[in-house]
Amino acid sequence: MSLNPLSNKVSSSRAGTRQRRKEARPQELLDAALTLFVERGFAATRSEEVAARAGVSKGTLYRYYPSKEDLFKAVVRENLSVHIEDSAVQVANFTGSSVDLLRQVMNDWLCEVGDRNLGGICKIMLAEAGNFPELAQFYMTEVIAPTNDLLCALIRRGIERGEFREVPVAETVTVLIGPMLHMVLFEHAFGACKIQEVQIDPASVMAVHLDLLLRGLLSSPVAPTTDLAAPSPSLSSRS
Amino acid sequence: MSLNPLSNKVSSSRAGTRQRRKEARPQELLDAALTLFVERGFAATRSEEVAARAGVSKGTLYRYYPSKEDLFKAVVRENLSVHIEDSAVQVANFTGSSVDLLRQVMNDWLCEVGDRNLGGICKIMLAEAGNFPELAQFYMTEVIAPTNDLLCALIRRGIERGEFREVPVAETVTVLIGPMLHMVLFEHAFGACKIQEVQIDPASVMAVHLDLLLRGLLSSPVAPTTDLAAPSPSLSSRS
Amino acid sequence: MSLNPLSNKVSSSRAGTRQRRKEARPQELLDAALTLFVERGFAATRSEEVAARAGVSKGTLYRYYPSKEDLFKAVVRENLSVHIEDSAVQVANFTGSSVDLLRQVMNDWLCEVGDRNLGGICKIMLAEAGNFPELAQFYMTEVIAPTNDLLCALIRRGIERGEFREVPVAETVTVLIGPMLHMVLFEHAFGACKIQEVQIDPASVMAVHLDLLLRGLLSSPVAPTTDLAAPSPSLSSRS
Amino acid sequence: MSLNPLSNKVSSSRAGTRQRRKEARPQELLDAALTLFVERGFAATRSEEVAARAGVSKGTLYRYYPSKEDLFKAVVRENLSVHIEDSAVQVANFTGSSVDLLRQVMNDWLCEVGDRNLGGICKIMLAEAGNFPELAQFYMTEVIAPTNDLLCALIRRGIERGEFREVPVAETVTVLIGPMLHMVLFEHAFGACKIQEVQIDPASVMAVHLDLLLRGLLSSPVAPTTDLAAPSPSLSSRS
DNA sequence: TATGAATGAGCTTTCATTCAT
DNA sequence: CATGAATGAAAGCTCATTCAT
Repeated sequence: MSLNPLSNKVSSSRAGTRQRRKEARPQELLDAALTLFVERGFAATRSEEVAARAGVSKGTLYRYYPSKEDLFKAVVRENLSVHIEDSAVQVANFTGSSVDLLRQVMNDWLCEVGDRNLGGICKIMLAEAGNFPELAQFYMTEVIAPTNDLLCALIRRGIERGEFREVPVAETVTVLIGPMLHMVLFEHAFGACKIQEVQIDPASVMAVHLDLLLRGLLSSPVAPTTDLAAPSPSLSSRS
Repeated sequence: MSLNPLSNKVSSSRAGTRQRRKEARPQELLDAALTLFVERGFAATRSEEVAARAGVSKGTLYRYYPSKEDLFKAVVRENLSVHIEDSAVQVANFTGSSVDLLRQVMNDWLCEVGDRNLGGICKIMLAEAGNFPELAQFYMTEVIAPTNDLLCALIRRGIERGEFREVPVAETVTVLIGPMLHMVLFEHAFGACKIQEVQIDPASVMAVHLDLLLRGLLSSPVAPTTDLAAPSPSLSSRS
Repeated sequence: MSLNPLSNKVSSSRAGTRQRRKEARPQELLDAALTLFVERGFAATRSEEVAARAGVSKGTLYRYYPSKEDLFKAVVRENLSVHIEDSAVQVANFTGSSVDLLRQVMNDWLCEVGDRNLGGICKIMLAEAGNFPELAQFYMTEVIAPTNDLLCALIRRGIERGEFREVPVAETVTVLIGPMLHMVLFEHAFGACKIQEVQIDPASVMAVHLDLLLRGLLSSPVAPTTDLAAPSPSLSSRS
Repeated sequence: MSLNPLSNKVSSSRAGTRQRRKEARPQELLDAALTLFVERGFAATRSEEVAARAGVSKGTLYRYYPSKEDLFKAVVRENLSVHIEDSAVQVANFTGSSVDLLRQVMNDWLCEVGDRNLGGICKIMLAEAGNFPELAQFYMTEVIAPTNDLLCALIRRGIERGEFREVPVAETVTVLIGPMLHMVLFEHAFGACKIQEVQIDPASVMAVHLDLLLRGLLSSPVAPTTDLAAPSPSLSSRS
């Protein structure tokens, strides 16, 4: 289930050097690119560095991916699109309870994404979408929309089977994604800043997130507490 | 409540243009910088453009802020630090129910951040923290840690007053922030991509987020009182 | 009458270095560019070399001319467009015989163009028009069409005043230009190849060209030598 | 009479593809090279494209022609040298009037050169001679000098036979070539620019050129129009 | 012999920062 | 103080040529 059994510098076995490399090239380049894009962002990653990390020259990189944008798209397709499709199938075929399904999907996502790299891609896109509209559109179509569809289907399944309350689906999905994103982005952006007071342990956050969420979703035997969500008068009483 | 009473190009009225301008300079530069940083990111914003937008020359900008990083820090201090302190005071002095307080804090955050700009700063930092460690550290100290403290205090208050269950505080705060961040980042990054299936209405997401969260937080002897969180009647009027 | 009283490296006199340079910059850059474009062609001229020859850095060149194409256009405007307009005025105001006018215009052209440089621009355009369509269009509009108009007007004047035979105007102009172009291009392209058998002396070619041309143009009391221009039957009788 | 019975991609018919191709290789490469050189120029033509157009790989091209310059030389030899020799023989053996001979030679040249391609080579050489001195020298020796000799011989023949006036031979040849070159270069360089006012019809220009030229050349029963070619006084009277 | 993967120098253009005026 | 001319290190991308297979 892990995404990255990718060793970092070649690996293979068979025949003569040249041949061996040739076959592995695209994957090696993609790995190098993933690592650097995640680390530095799209704009700040230099093509030459990607090439160097894959152990080839600039020219070779451009033989395989004719522009930095193409390279990025390939990275996204290779690393994200694939898994989204997998998950979609999983959801479609699942036969157990929706709670279990939700748990599983979220866990998988965290594993995959946490596996060193993929979270960084989310970061990149959020960061650079504005400056690279074509990339933004691509990512929207290739990643965001399918993911959203997937989760909406899941929530809807729960509602239809009477396992969840009748919550507004789209909004719930947004809420559901939020904390996952938060963890991942935070780790990628500030993982290096050692301030323990703010350190986060993904696993326990996940647990709390699921706990809170499920309490909210489950056909509530939940307690009343009268006016709970009413716009408190004091709200606007700020200066 | 709005954050930006900042007119965009000058503003005042009184005496000698030169003099007036000189006093207003720093603020005008900060405003220009905020706008551009948010729009393009830190690295992609050119100093010259900031200067031009503020109606001065490059040289002048460098006189006030001796480097782009310094400028950025000033923007953060001026626009974020201030509001965090305000909120901290608010929390400390609040006398009502913790639910109300939470609601208010979150609403305020959304307003401020949504007020056109501040969400963009979160975006920038996530994006560029890796490439500008000093900025990351600064932001961590100046914004993230205080915000975290603030919310932890709030949750703790709820627990201590017996209003919330005994949830793990730090993790809950992470969960609480997630969807807010999600909305804000998403809007900034993909607001331009017109794919309606994925469009989000911040207000309704907020409502659902609060509803789910509060159901999860409230000291549930989990007594099954139906209508629990009905903010608007219509919300729960599904089943 | 000379076009290039341009000394090659600055020259002026007045005030402080920085100031002095600033005013002269555009002209210095244009001179450097003209020289190099003529010598190497458009594509083969490196921006950096232009800058170096003008005694500035790459960046400075781009401050004045935001792209190599812009630089080229400026060179054309500064060096060719100007003279074409002058000549047009000259033709319009001339009061003498059309023969004299023709002689004068051609002589002037040869002087200007021969003055070391301008012929090279013709060469460049012929060479690179195919690869730089925008430049081609620009040159066509800015140089070729006006020149053509100018000469057509001249020939037409001669015909209307009964000085020239009723020759087809456009075609005659093409013929008229041909040898001038030939000399100029040849000098620029093969001037360096020392093969004397093919060496050309512009002045004497000019004389012969004019002699032949005028004999052809003058209202010929010419003996009709029967079939002169008729496609001789023998033409197709090639083996 | 056409120069290019060269089909564009293969052509023949007989036996084993591999074998057949191998024999045809050099010619196919030369054809591809001619087309591309003419279209883009020497420097701007990429070896790979030549190879691709000939249906082989880059490596193969380099096997036949060890450098781009060698390839170019081969193109010139194959396409120009040959025809010049033909014409030389023709001139030497001709028995008719020099006028007819001149007409025929010029017509042939226009046909050959106009036949899609060869004019482009003139263009290339004029354009790139400066940057590729060795090529320039080669072209001078291989094409220009022989052509010049050929035409000088022709003019001299006319004079010796009393058909032409005693014009200066070399200069006359230069004049004679000029308009031909003009047409050809112009077509190649600006054929794409659609500005009709400047459009040229080679055939009619040719006719006018010949008409004017022959009137100039023929032992003039020409009206003595006094001082015709004398430097008109007004000439130097420009400011 | 044919292939095409690999190289790397080289090109245009950008931009934070400096500093003479 | 303010200006904006000048700098020069990068960055993305291209292409002639080589050479292992």
